[in-house]
Amino acid sequence: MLQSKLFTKTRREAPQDEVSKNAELLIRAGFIHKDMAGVYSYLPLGLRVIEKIKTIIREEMNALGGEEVSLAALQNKDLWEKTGRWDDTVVDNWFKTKFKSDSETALAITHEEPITNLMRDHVRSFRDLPAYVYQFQTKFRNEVRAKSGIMRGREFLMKDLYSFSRSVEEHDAFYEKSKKAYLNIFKRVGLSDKTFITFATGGIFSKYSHEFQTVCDAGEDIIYISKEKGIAINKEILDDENAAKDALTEIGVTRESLVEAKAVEVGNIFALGTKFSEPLGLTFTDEAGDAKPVVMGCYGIGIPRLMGTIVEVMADEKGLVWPKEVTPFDVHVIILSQKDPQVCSYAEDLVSSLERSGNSVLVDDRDLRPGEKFADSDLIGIPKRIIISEKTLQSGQIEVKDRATGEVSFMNEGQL
RNA sequence: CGGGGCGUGGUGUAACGGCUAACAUUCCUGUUUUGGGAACAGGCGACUCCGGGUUCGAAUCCCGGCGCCCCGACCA
Repeated sequence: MLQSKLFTKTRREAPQDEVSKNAELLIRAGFIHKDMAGVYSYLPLGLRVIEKIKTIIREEMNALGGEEVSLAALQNKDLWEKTGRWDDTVVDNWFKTKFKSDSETALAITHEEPITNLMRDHVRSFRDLPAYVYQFQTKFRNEVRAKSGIMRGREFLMKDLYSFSRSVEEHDAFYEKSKKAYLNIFKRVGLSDKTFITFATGGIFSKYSHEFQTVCDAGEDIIYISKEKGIAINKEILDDENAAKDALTEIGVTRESLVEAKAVEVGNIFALGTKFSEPLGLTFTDEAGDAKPVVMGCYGIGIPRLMGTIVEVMADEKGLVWPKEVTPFDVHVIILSQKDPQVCSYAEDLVSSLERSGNSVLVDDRDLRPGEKFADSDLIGIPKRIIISEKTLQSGQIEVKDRATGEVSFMNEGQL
């Protein structure tokens, strides 16, 4: 992609109404646009990152046996009344609205009710289970206060998977598998050394839920990490004396050995039991011919929040720094003497050869001074930068600079 | 929802109740320049968030609204 064709511009300064590092940098670099508090639009560069993240998650969900769907955003009130969650005193962050007929609807805050209802059409027998269904869908939450840039929006894309199992045992086995898949995801997006499985409060059907918390100053949660076990406990558990005792025993650590840290909840998995299947009537017939409620679980990842966390953790004073798995482009080729036809044709050849070998390339072909191009390149944060000028052309070497480390190396095309 | 801060060209800032709302940057024209946001010259761009009020006179003071940020509470 030619940078001269990219409609987005970089800017030197962040708007004064953004304080969070992720939003400041993403806006300055032209990845996102803010529409309202907690509402952001994604521009070409930002969308590419979102799509990369989705691809990683999709691969991991498919590997778990997940089947992708896309559920509606508009919600059927009747369904939510059956579970009691339509009531504003139960769930206070709905965006409710009405049809022309004056009957009520709302934008989905989550999708347990509609997915459970949907599965009733398809699950009859024990032979139909287990089933694992997921989607990437926008959630709408009327938060009293949006904050932290893209990390806590009122409208945000979420990957939510729902598991449908025949028994608690079958559910538990999948739940454990999902933990591994989640850890894989966070490893692949470059956050593994800072992300911990964290014990959090559960619900009626389980003692704990599990969060995936990434250590980061921009986080809203406080977690206590056991370095030797590689596991953390959310402060909300430790605040309750009995729960704290249980959790510490279960993990096998002492309170004193834990290290406090601020962290971002980048993922959450939750046993739902029959909380939704019972009121909504999702049952199956088992081997003995008896009707039983399906045992469910849900597994969420907020995509923009994950993207924001990557920015917060990796960025430096010069700008964004993308891990190679989520970068909008693999290589940033910067042409310095863009008026020199020899340099240009050399660049063209190099770019097409890079693309042929599977790299996505952003080419800075703009007629600007070098300093400005370097500054923009630092801001955008593509991991590898190749500089092409008369100088490199003469030397016959390709100059590659690593965005994260700043290391410069020279190589020939074969090595590249 | 409680508390605090703020709203001025696209962006970042300035302006005692008083001249044509200033400066930087972006953008446009031209000359020049090309390995870390160059220089010079010229130019475009604002109903100072909205609505009232006080005043001879309001970006500035007062009232109301809307919006934004931060702290807290909240966050299946």
